[in-house]
Parts: sequence; C-alpha cells; structure tokens
Amino acid sequence: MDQVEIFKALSNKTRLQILGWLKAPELHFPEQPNADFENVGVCVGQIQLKSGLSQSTISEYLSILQRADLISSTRLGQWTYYKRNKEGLEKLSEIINTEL
Amino acid sequence: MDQVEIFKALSNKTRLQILGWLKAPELHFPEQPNADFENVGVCVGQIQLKSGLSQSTISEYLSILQRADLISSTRLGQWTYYKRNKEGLEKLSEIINTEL
DNA sequence: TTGGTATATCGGGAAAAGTCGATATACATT
DNA sequence: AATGTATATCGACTTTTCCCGATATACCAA
Repeated sequence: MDQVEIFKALSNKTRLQILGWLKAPELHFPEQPNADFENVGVCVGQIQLKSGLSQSTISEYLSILQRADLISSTRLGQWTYYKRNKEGLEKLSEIINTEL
Repeated sequence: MDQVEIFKALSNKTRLQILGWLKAPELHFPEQPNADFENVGVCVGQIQLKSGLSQSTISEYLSILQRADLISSTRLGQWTYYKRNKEGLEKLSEIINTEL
C-alpha cells in the first residue's frame, strides 16, 4: 500500500470521523442485533445514518479506508460490517515515527 | 491546526519525501556553508534541486508543510531554511494513537 | 543605485477528489 | 418467482489539488 494513499484516505473530515466512531462503536452506535461490534464491526447503514451523507458517498468512503488498510469488512447476510484494522493503524504510526 | 489539513499536507509524494529528507539532511543534501542542518535546516534551493519540481511549486509545498506544523523556517540573509518540527510530528503521532 | 540571487506570490490549465442521484447487484422473505 | 432491503457501482457536476511560468519582493554586493 502506497503511503500517499493512506494519507489521502485520512484527508477528509468524514473519513476521520468514521475511524473515530469505529474506535469505540458502543459509544457512537445503537445496539446491533446478530453482530457484535468487536467481532464484525458496524454496518454501512448505521455509519451512513450518523454521517448524514448519501449512501453512495459513504460506501465509497468505506472502500477508500479499506484500500488504505485502515478498516476491514465482513459480509453477514445482506449487511456489510466494517471495523477498525489495528494492524494498518499500527503500521501508520510506525511510518510516522520512523520515516517522517 | 485542523487535523484534516495535516493529513492533506502529507497526501503528496513530494511533500512526504521532503519530510524524509529533512529527517536526515546530512544524508540527502551537500554540506552548507554558514548554516548547519541541526539549527536552521536546509535552504529552499537545495530542496528544490533535489525534488526536480519548479521553484514555485516547492516554495508552496514548504508553506503547506509549515502551515501543518510539520516543519519550521528560519530566514538567514537571502536564504530561508526549513527543518523538521519535532513537536508537530509528535502531536500527529499522538492523534493517530489516541483518536483513530 | 543598479544589478544579481533567493524566495514568495499570482494566475491558470489539467487532473483528482467530493458528492450526489440513479441504477445494478446480492441476499432474504414470502 | 416476485418483492423488499442493504450495499456497491456508475455517470455527472462542482470543488480542490497539482504544478507550471511569470512576476513581485527581499536581501546582498558592487
């Protein structure tokens, strides 16, 4: 993954917010039936609702974050759940501490 | 400083390279008369030369990095020297570790 | 004060990102 | 099979970023 793409993914207020929400889903989203936050994350619809942006925009934003390895997804039935990707974020932290 | 602006500043290959060069100027730039790397940094002309981009572009890039608190500048005679801003980079690292 | 060098700012054209509504796809339920 | 719901993709339009050359400003030297 190109470093520039990681920073581009983070260069947007809504995408930064999404990462913040996913860091503590229980604080930012209502209870979910059939899928716990820790294991699978939060479904697209909830994220969209909270963001106030259109469904298509949020879907694209999530895939940008995913391409940057900052989040990961799981499909369960008709829902796609996204959660933080700890490894990707640790790698980012390392880039900043060692290369910049 | 807005977090988004920090990440935007980092969303460009050349600007990332500049930060990398400024992390270890002695490895990336020739000796400078009258100004040592540790205290004042590297002058715009040297950075431009190494980047291969135009003078105006590099001048703008440096000011983008400076507005994001990632570098700082010192004017000495007709030269402006830029160096890494440790504090800003530490703050960035903290943002990533605590908010994302 | 005239000219030379270093850097900053301005104006612009091309490319990329932001964001939407419409449509497609995937899955579930009846 | 038909319909409904969740998400992804497409096409378009607007705004922002990239990067340049030209020009302005600041400082220095003769």
